[in-house]
Amino acid sequence: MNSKPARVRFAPSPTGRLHLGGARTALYDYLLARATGGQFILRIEDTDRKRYQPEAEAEFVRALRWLGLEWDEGPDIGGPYGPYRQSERKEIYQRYAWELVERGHAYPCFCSAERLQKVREEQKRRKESIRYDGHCRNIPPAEARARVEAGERHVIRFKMPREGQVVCRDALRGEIVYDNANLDDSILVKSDGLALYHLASMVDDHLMEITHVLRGSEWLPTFPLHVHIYQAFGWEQPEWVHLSVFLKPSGKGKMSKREAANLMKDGRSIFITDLEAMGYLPEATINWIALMGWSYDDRTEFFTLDDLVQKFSIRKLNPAPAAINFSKFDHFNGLHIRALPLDDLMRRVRPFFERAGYQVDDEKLRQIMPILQPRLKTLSDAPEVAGFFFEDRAEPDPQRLLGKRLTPAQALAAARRLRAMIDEWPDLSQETGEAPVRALAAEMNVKAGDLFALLREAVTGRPVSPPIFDTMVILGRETVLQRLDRAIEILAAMEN
RNA sequence: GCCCCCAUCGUCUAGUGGACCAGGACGUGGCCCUCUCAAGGCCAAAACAGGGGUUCGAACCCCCUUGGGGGCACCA
Repeated sequence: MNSKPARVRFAPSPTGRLHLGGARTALYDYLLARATGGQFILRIEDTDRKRYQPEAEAEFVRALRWLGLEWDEGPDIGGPYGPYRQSERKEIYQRYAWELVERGHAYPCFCSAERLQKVREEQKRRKESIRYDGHCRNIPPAEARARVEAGERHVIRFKMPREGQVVCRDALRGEIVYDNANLDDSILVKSDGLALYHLASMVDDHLMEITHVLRGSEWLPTFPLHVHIYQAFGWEQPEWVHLSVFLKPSGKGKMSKREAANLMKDGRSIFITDLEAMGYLPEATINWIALMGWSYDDRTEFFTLDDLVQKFSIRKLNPAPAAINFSKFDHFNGLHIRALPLDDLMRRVRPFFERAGYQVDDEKLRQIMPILQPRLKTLSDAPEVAGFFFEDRAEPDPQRLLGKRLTPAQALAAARRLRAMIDEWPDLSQETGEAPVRALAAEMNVKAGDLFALLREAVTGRPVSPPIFDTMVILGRETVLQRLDRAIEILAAMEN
């Protein structure tokens, strides 16, 4: 809407699950693509065989779909720039790596892992910066070529200039200048022939005509390498956008595996595919993560995905790290639950009743919705708030039937009177019921609050519930009377 | 050790030299509504890390310090 169509990619590595940070990157990718009428692309960066997890790709797909972030090109649906899995693009990277070698920007390196390890240890001991020592950097090209052709095990390294500076432009930070002398001759292609991120991602972004690269700020240290690679090829760079990392809720330290495990113990999760079962809405998740590192103005906070497409702008991104705030997530979830049409809420909340073991009656469920909606922080709260509607009987607690200050005798008398009254009422609504209950309280010289407590406990078996008249209307007179009879039994037993 | 990034209430943030004795939201406390619990409404406490500059004027620009974060793999 504001600029040329953007081609933006979300490129996860299938080594784990989609978490909040990744989801936010994917969201911003999606928003940028949609806002400009461009394409949102899913690419799988599976160049690391050792850490590869076969289930991970499907897990990412599921998580992204749940969030509602549909892509235009990807491994599952194909597209004009495929394949979209890096493991299927091995030959492409080989070709580009050798092009770099021929242009003098890269070289084969034959150092063993053992030698490298030793070099590093020595550097560490001498408190020098840890870097490749350039052992193979000046092997004559013809000789290097011959050794490669002879089948000698090798990697390909970038030949970083030893002097000068690189100017790297980040959309949020402006120009960042790095001294080449501090940069390393990083490996581009491993000895197994597969490219590393540094090469694969640059080549793919170029070939796929990616216009904006959104990635975590942990890539800032290798940013200059990537710019060098682009320049070595003579390619036009995309717009680089380095997003801040998410910090632990305490604000002390980055989100980590360890911290994620800790959060689980508190019933919280940073993994997208856990959120549904925990009763969170994708709408709320989107709204929440969108606002961690981005803002629209000084007051608007409620956004749907479509709103965000309309309002998103890279310019409003914030480079500072953000601590995850779960109580705000709960707040947004409540807002989005309350924004749901009732039949939609009904559809979504039903599985939570079923999972809690309730036989769900459709008509009753429908009637419950208006009183359930404002009482839900998460969908999983539903059984606790309204499960009693589906219970065959309520089992009142004898003490609680007495409210704050009723004697057993008073409570028994009151219960009998209430039962008789309710039996006579034309309906169980607040309009017909409230005045008589209050009148009874006055007549018996007890607090109306205690009578309501008695009624609530008898009818629902719980000390808290939705408004009692609304509750009774849904339960129906027959059920209410049965439950009152049971309460009367209990109170009569207390008397003796 | 070296390199890089960041810095406004506890947290997420608005703010791009005068409209700011700094606005919103979550959370917290209080009040209202009220049959309990929510929802809703109102109110309150709560921040420009410190020090130097630049300027008539600085939360906003520059420098230093401090603090926080990230990175230094044949991981991404």
